[in-house]
Amino acid sequence: MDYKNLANLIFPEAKEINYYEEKYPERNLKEGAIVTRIAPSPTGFIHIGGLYQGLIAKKLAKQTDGVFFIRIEDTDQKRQVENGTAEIINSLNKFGLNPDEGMINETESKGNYGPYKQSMRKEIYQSYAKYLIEQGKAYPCFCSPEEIEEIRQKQEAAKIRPGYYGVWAKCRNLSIEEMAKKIEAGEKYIIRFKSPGREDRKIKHHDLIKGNVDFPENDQDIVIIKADGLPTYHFAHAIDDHLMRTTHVIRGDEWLSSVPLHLQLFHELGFKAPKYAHIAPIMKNDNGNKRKLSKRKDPEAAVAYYVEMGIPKEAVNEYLLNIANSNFENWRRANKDASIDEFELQINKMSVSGALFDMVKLLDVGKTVISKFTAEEVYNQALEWAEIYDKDLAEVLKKDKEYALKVFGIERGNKKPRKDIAKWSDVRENIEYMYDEMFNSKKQEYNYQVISDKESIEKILKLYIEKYFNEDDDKQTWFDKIKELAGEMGYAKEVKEFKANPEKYKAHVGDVSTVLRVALTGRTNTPDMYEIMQILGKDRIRNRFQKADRD
RNA sequence: GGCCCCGUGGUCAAGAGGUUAAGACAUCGCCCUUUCACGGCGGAGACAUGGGUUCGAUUCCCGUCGGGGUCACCA
Repeated sequence: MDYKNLANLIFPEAKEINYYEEKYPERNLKEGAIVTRIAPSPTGFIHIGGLYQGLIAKKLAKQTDGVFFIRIEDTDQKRQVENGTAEIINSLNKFGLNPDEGMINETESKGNYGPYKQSMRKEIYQSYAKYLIEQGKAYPCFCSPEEIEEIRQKQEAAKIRPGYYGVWAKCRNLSIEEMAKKIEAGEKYIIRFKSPGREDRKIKHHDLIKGNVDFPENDQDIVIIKADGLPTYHFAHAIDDHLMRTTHVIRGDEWLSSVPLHLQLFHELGFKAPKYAHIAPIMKNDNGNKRKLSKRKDPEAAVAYYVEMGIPKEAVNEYLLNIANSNFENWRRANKDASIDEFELQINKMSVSGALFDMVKLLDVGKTVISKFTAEEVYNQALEWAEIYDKDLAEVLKKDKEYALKVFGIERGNKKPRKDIAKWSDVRENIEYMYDEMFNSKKQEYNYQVISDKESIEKILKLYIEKYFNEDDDKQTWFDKIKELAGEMGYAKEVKEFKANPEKYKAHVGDVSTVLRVALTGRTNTPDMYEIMQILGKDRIRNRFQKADRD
């Protein structure tokens, strides 16, 4: 009995690894092209950190004319969620992270290096596991979970390093005959990697982000094939990224400490190891302590949250890029209208430690991004959002697109566009006074500020609509008339004059404007009132004035 | 606890053995202005700490403290 017999006993059906090596040849890409991937587990929704990692991976691939693909890591059957794969792909697509290869829905994929779902690659992993067994680099382990637990407790009690290694690795020294006998007797087993490492030796690793890091070698005989026949992450990573010809593994830095193991695996398998870039996680301040954004505790960890809030994908991407490379902001200032695709991400400029997530800053980016949209773009995206999250608003927008475009066009497209919409869920609040159905369905607070007596307000509104308002006036004429109105009422026509002689006047033209604004919109802050009045038209202005509370 | 990583304003962060230690968000003030937002100008605000090395250290080294990650038949 030798290793080859043992391997055959365990995996009688497995193909020779040469079959796969030939089936998935080296990619024919131009010099310097990078192959990256995003490899999520289909646990339902995608984490903002996953999006961040995907964005970086995709950018790196795209800026070198490389390949970015998606692989679904579903080797943990217990954590499966129905339609989890499709949901992740949808989320990714919503943020523009469409891969070149990989799963395109729950079951189908595109690309020549598939299958791109690990549960569909079982026989591949088994072939390589068999290959390792044949070489004496892997072995079946018959220890039960209880035995493993027992070992761990002994180690803990003795205050020594826990794990399945060295003298603790009971099954590693079983003879081939003993192993075969147990298998033939039907004993349950899993497959472990026979680590050649020694804890007292160091390995050097150069990480693209973290720089040079030294670790003790791995000496743990980790499991590579679980009881259900599927591989563990570590083994699948080595096999898949080799066979899919990944050149750069971009992943969260929770994997950094597994690098010694992974390098060892690649080496023993006879593979060339990829380059690694370990990204610092996005953190959150929790009562003074930093911690990773958690799916369970933090709603903002799930990308669905941003979709629901209606933060445009451009804003999320820009914010993330900003965390990734802080020179992005400078680039953006110098290239105001450029697509973010033109920004060249430098992996070595990424921060080695995790940034606190800053919602305020994200929203600021959102304001700037939306301020640059055309009215048409605002309309389309706001409507798309409203169709799902604010049906009434969607109805209103759809009823008269031309009108909506006028509303969204107020103070837009000029040098200093307004920045009052940070996310689509702000839209209603920002435009509801332009729509009678929304305006009237809500109790308005009329706060006239300086000029607050009923008679004066009454008089201003009456004079304005009957004597001064003319739909055909240009903006200057329009405003001159408000000044005249102020004069007629005995208020200062110029603010400067008022400030110079505060004792002479009770109020000034600005206060008159405020009265008009409040009566018209129910609020003290609005964009340019001339444009608002132009859009509303005389009848509606009169109507609003009539309905407005005077006190 | 072992191993690994990190420590510049409230946040994200540039940066170098000698600098007035950038910039952005937030904050405060002023200006612009019919309001608000925008924009412009200005203010306040930082090198965790103790030892070395050095003419000089926030920068290099060591310790301390603090933070984070990881130690599964989860990824």
